Amino acid sequence: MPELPEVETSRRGIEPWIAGTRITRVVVRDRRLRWPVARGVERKLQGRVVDSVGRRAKYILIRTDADTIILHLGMTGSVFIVDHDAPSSVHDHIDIELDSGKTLRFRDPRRFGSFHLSKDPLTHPLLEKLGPEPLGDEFDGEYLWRKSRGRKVSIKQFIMNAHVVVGVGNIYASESLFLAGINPKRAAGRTARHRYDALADAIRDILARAIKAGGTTLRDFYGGDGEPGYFKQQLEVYDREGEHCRCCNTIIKAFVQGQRSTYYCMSCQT
DNA sequence: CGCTGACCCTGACGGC
DNA sequence: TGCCGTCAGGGTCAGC
Repeated sequence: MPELPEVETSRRGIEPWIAGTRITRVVVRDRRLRWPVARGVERKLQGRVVDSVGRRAKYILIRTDADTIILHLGMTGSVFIVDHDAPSSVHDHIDIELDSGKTLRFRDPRRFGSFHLSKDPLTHPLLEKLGPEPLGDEFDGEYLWRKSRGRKVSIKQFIMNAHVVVGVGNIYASESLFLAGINPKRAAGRTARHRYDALADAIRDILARAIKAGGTTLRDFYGGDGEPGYFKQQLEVYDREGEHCRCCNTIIKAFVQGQRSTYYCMSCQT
């Protein structure tokens, strides 16, 4: 479900509701996430004050005056604000009750998401080896080109690898390759420097525009404010198999790469 | 180290 | 209407 723009939209949606509030109680209804939720997180978080809500890659970082919550939404996770007495449904696994009378709720039907506590989140094993942020200063065509030398994987799988660059999921990988005019099957190590310049620009552009639109809602994504994302209307290839390319009218094709669907225009992308 | 494929889990949807 | 197969925006891990 959520790629970087959806995670960022979620972060922005919840931050105003929880920053500066005190956690009065934490309820974990189901500990069976991607990794089991550790025993004792309820006790560690009770009474803590939330400082801020940040993000690294697709992880939401809820910083308190003690531990930081490292939250991942997986494929189907979402976070939203409800009143204390709001009834929960089957997939509402974690509630963080606040002294404001509101509750931060984590819902995740497929339970691919995760929930950890850490004093120093950036050195947590899940985060420490991640590649640069695509919207940050270290990320550019030069970086991608250098990193790709000698790599035989397809360029699409290459940019979806979080050790290369974070936050580029299946939708925006297809979209940015379209925008840069690169065939997704091309080997990463056999792609020229100037193409990586175009690709880095495309990734930044796509992600920034998607954040501006509040993310992409394909079926069930809603930001912290309950609004869907509107970027779907701007998708050029993703989920458009059999439709016409808006640029050249060629039929959009789909195929599978690394067990994920890739969409592209064989005439615009070479 | 790099790459591939299995796997984790539930729900929605299309075909029959 | 109901059953069944397929697919889904995430990522880790074992094995080669």
